[in-house]
Parts: sequence; structure tokens; C-alpha cells
Amino acid sequence: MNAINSLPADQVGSTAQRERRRRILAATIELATQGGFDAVQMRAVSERADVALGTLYRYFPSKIHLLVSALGTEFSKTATSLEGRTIPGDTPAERVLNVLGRNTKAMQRDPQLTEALTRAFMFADASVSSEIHSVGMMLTGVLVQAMNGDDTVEPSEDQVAIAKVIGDVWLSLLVGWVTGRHSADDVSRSMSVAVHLLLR
Amino acid sequence: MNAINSLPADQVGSTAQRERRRRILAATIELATQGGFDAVQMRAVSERADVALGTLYRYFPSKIHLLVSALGTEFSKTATSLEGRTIPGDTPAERVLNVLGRNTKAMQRDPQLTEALTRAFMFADASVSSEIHSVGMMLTGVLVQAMNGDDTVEPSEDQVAIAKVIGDVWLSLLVGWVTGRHSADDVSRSMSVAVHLLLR
DNA sequence: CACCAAAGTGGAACGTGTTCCTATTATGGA
DNA sequence: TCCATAATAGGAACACGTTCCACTTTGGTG
Repeated sequence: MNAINSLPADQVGSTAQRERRRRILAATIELATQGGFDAVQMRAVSERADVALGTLYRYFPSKIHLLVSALGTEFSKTATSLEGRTIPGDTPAERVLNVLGRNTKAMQRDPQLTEALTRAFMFADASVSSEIHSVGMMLTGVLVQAMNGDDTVEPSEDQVAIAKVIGDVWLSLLVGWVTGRHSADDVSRSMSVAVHLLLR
Repeated sequence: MNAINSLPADQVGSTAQRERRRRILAATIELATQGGFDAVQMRAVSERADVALGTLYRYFPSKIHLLVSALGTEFSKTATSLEGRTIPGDTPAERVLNVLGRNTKAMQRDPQLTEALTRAFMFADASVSSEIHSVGMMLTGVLVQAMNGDDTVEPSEDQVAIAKVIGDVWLSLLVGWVTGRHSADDVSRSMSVAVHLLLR
């Protein structure tokens, strides 16, 4: 299964529109990286992206849509960088932990960004379900690829089910980390426990 | 392990203060049940609880604290009702699914309330960690009790670890349901998959 | 009982997400 | 090329979470 690398909106519209969209998402990432969820203020995003506030809302109907879309584009970068690659590790569990560990480390490098994107993802309501769904698919796809070692094999239903459970656990732990309930070590340790339980 | 049945705040303060706190939480639950997260407006809560807005903020420093505390009191009711009881089911997996299924059904009965409480729980930041922690403990406690069949046995470390993973999966699925990504059936099915994988 | 500190009241005020409106600018088809 | 239409700019206005302030009530203490 290949990851869904681009949201539909990446392809549509004129060049100027794609460029505006790109600027908006870049501004979002920058602000989130610096100051987290609270720093991503719609007026600030629109100014930094050099776009009117109304235009920003035409592209992304809410702050949550904006942040979840930003998460989607970040995620698709990860997915793309893994595409066609063989993931190191001798067992499915090792490979999955390798991928998740890499991701977790990246998120620890930009804690504010992680906080912003994670909280948006978790706060999203039903109106954001399509964006959320695409993020979920990418996550599951990456995990299935890791379980198999590469992305050439068609995954079984069971594999997909297990990948979904692992993804769920990872998201919960991420929230725990963002919330300050778990340390980074807690996350790694619990993730290891869960993955070894699920992939034995 | 017995559940933590009451937050500290339940015990402190004068009778009038406990009564105010009770009214506030009751008003919160009522509004959430009717209209979900958005309907729990601080002005509305304060009016319905017959308390000044400033007083409401003295008791609960933010809307998120308020809703997470409400979740805590709801949860502690569940925990209390299970206390000392023997949970039906022949295997740990069956008993855990029994408890979770009962809870899931209750949440489906009041979808708006569930949406409000779940979103608050997930949106909470580090300033709410103590409230969140107490909810997490109750959830883990209930699950451990279910795994053992009753609450008379001291749980092992492994059991606690597994219970935490199960709790994480359940929370993620709940978010998925609230967000409209998963149907109620999806939740039951995935939960069953996860629990059978983890408790085999 | 008189008094003081703490708690509560009522409401104004502020910040930020969101909506709305008008004028201006791009865009694509006849 | 010119026009109709849509998209954008710029900014006012509104809603709700949150803070703050001046005043009143309450509850414990000498």
C-alpha cells in the first residue's frame, strides 16, 4: 500500500492558488514551531502568508482544519521519504519500533510543533473527518509497510487491524506526552511494550 | 486496586462550597448532554448553577478543567458501581470487553455528553495533568479489576502495563467515534481485536 | 457583638476565532 | 479585447473564553 502523498487540494487550482496554499501552510508550521498551538493565530498566519484573513478562511474553514492539513503535509513528507525503502530491523516489531522511534524523536526535536498538531488532531470534530481520515490512512500505511519490511506486499486484513491498534496506542501516548503526563522515555517504553504484545 | 472514587475537592470546603461545586458540575453535565462541547458555555454554566462567572472560574480555572473534572465525577460513579462486584465473563478478555462494552453503550446513549467530555480530555494541556491523571488511574483501575475478575487481588506490573495499553486504544477509538471516523460497530470490533491480541 | 479576611456577585473589558461586507483585482470565455 | 464572474484585500463586527474590578455577603475571631 502506498501512502496517500497529497491531499486533493494540492493538485487543484491555479498556480497562484497552489502557491498561496503553500505559503499558508508554511506560515502555519513556522508559527507552530515557535510557539505551539496558541501561537498559530489566524490573523498572524494570514499576515505571515501575505493573504487576507477572509482568504485564509476560504482555503481552510477553521484553525483546526488548517492545523490538521498541516499535519497531513508533514506526514506525507515522512511517508514519501520511506517510499520504496527497506526498513531496517529483523522482526516486524523491531521495524515498527524503528519507524515510530524515528518519528517520536523528530517530534521531540520540535515539541511546540508537535503540541500544536497533536492537539488539533485530537480536538477536531466531525467536520474535519476527511482530513483526519487521510492522516490516519498514512499512519496505518507506514506501519503496515514497516511490519512487512517494505511496501511491495499486499497487506492482510489482520495486519491492517494490528497496524490500526498500534497507531491508536501511539496517538494516545503522544497526547500523554504533549499533556505532560508521560516523559519521552515513558512513550518509548510503553510503545515497546504494546508493539511486542501486538506483534508476537 | 481500588478506584479513586473522589477527587480531593469533593471533600474540602464548607457545605455551601461543596454544594456550589455540585451545582456547577451538574449544570455542566446537563448542558453537555443537550448540546455537546459548544453548548457548555461558561456564562451558561454559571447562570444555570446560580453562581457568578468569577466564582465559576475560582472553582474551575478553565472550561477544560471544568469538563475534565466532570468526566472524573462521571467516571467515579462507574468505578463505584463496580466496586467489590464480580465482573461476568470466563476469561480476562471477556471481562474487559464486558466492562468496556457497557461503558461504550452508555456513551452512545448520550453522544453529545461523550463528545464534550472526550474532546475536553483530548484537548487538555499540561495545566490539567493532575485531573487527567486521576481519570487515567480510574480507567486503568477498572480495567485491571476486570482482568482479574474482582478487585481483591493485587495486580502485577504486566497487568497494569496491558491495562494502560487497552485504555489508550479505547480512548483513541472513542475519539474516532466522536470524530465520525468510526461507527459504534467499528469501535466494538476494533476493541475486541485489540483486547484479544493483548490478552491471549 | 463588632470586625476583618476570604469568598461571592455583577458586569465591564479584552483577546482571538469566525463571519460578513464592500471595493478591488484576476481570470477565463465570447 | 472586453465583459461577467469569481477570488482577494482590507477591515469591521460578533461570540465566547478569560480576566479584572468595585462592591457585598459570609464566616470565623477577639
